[in-house]
Amino acid sequence: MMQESATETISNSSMSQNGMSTLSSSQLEAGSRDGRSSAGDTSSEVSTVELLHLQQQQALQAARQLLLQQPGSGLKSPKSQDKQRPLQVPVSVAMMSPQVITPQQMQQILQQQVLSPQQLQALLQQQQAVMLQQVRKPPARVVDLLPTSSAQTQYMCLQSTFVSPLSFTRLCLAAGLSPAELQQLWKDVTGGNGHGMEDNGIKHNSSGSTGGGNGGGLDLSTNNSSSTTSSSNPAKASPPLSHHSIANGQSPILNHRRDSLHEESGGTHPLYGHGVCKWPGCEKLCEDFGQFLKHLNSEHALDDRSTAQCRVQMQVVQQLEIQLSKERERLQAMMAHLHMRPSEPKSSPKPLNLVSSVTMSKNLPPASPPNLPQTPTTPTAPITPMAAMPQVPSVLGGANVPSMGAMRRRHSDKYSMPLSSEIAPNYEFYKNADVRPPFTYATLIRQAIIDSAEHQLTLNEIYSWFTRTFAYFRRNAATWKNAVRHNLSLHKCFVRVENVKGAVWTVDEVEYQKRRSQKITGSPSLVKNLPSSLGYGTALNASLQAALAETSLPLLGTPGLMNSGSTGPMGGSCHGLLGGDSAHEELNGSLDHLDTNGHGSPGYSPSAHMPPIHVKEEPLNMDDDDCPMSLVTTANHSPELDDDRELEEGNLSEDLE
DNA sequence: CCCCATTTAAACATAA
DNA sequence: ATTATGTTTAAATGGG
Repeated sequence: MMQESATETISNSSMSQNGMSTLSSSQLEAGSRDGRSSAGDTSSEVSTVELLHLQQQQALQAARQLLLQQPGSGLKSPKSQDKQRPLQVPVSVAMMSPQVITPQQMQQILQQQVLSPQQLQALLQQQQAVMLQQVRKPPARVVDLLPTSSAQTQYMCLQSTFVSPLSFTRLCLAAGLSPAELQQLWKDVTGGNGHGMEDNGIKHNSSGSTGGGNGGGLDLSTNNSSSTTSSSNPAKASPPLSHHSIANGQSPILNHRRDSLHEESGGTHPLYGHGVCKWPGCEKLCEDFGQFLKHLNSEHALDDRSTAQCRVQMQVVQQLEIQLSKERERLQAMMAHLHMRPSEPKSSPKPLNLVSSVTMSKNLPPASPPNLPQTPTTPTAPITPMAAMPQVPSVLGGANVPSMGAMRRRHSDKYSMPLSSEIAPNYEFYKNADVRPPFTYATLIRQAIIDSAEHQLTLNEIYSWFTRTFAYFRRNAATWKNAVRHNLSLHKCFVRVENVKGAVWTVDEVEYQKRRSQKITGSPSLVKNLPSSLGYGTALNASLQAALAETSLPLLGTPGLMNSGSTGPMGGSCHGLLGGDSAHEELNGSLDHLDTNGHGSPGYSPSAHMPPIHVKEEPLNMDDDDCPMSLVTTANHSPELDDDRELEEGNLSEDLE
C-alpha cells in the first residue's frame, strides 16, 4: 500500500497540474454555457419542455407503480422476460410509454388483469379529476349530452381503493364539477357505455360496496345497479362515442378541449395532424379528415385498449399538473430565498461546480453532433424535447421494478435497454426523484471529482455532491457514505492527496479507464498498456482518449438529441425506444464530457473513436428504487400529500444557484 | 460452476 | 469520549 500510495501521490501532483489547465478551459466553458442557459431558461420558470420531460417521467412512473402494485399478478421473473418479452414486459413498458403500446399488449394487460379493476379505476378517477380541472366546462351542456347513467360514474368513483372517496370528492369538488360532468367524463373515457366498466371495474370487485360505503362524501352514490344497464350497448359501435365524434367532428373527450382550441367542426382535430392520426401509438396516415374520422371511430373506438390508453394519458396529464404546481411553488420559494442573501464563505464554491455541471448537461444539447452519427437515432432532424418524453417512461419502466426490498440489484437491461440513453438527459430527474441512480459508486465518485474545479474533493465534498446531485442520496442515509468511503479506499483509481486543507481525493483517470477497459474486454487496447503510475506526460493523451471514449456517447443522451418525434409524436418516431444507443456512463457524458473536451484535444472527436465502446456500461442497474417518488404516493393515496423532497426542481435551482 | 464487480455491513485504526 | 476519515474483511447478489 505504502508504495502505491506514494507513486500515486506523485502521479497526482501531475494530475493536479493537468487539472489546472483543464480548469481554466472548463471554467470558460461553464461561463459561456451559463450565459446560454440564462437565455434559454430565462423565464423564471423552468423550461416547459424540461418540466414536461421530468414530469412525464414521474407521472409514468407513478402509473407504473400503480400497475405493479399487485404483488403476484402479472409480472413474472425477469428471466422469462428476457426472451419472451412480448408478454410480460409490455405491461410495464406499455404503461410507461403509451405511445408504444400495441393493441395486443393492451389487451394482454387487461386480460391478464395486471391491473386490478381498482387500480384502473384509481387511475381513472384521478385523471378524471384532473381532466375536469383542466377542462372546466359548462355543466349544462354536458348534461345535455348525456342523460344517461350517472350511476356508473359514481360507482366507479366510489369504488376506488386507492383514492379515498373523500379525496376524490375533494378533487371533484375542487374542479367544480357536477355529478353530471363526472358522469360525462367517465362516459367519455370509458366509452360512454358500461362496456368499459364491465371489463375493468365492475366485474372484479363485487366489493363495489367498499367504495360505496365511504362514498357518502359525494351525494352521487348509490346506484350500483345502473352499472349493468349500460352493458346493453353494442360494444363495437359504441354509440355514444361514435355519435359524438361524428357530430362534433371529434371525440367527446376532446370536445371539451375544443372550446379552448377554437376548433370548429371544420376539419381539425386534436388527434389529427399532418395527415396522421395522433392517437398515442397510432400514426396512421389519413388522407383527409374524413378518413381520419373513420379511422378514429373504427380503430380507436371504445374498447379496452382505447380506454386503457386514455387512462394512461390522463394519468400523465394529471401528474404533470401536479408537478407543475409543485414546481412553481418551489421555484418561488427558491427565488425568494436566493434574492435574500448573498453568498457563503465556503459552501458556495461547490454548489457552483455542481450547478455548472448540471447546467451543462442541461444546456449543452447540441454539443456534440459527432456522436449522433454512430447512433442510429432517428434521422429526423428536428429535435424537440418533447421527443424525449415518450421515452422517458421506458426508462422508468425498466428502472423500477417494484422490488422494493432491500437492495438494489442491477438488473439486466435486456428490456430496459432503451433506458440507457435516457439517463444522461435525466440528470435532472435523478436530482429530483428519489430514484437510485444507475451508476456505480465508483462512477459517481469519479464524476463528482471530475466535476470539481480542481478535480479534487474532500470526502465531505463528495458527500455533498451526492446529496445535491441525487435525491436518492439525500434520503437514504448513511449507508451510502460508508460505501463511498469504501470505494475510495478500494479502488486504485481514487487517490488521496494530502492537501493544505487536509486530504482530498482525486481520480487517476488511467486507472479508472483501466478498470473499465478490462470489463469491456472488447477494447482494452488504448488503456491497457499504459502504466498507471507513470508519468502522465505520455499517458495523458491515452487517458484522455480513454476518457473521451467513455464520455463520448453520453451526449447522445442529451435531451436535445433524443430523437425525433417532436411534437406530435408521441406516436411519432418514438417507437424507437431502441433507437437510442446504448449509452453508458451517461453521467460522464453529461457532466464531464465538456470538461474533457474543453481542454482535451480538439483533435479528436470522441464519437469517431469509439463506436463500440459503449459496449455496455457496467452499471445498468436500475431497478429498484425505493420508492420511486412521492408521486407514486400521490397517485396511490391521495392528491394532497406533502411533498417535500419529491422533487426539488432542479432546473431552476441550478441556474439560480 | 467459477470469477469478478458491486454493494452493504461492520470492525478497526487514526486524527482532530 | 465522540466524530470524521480511512482501511479492510466478508457476505450477498448478479452477470459473464
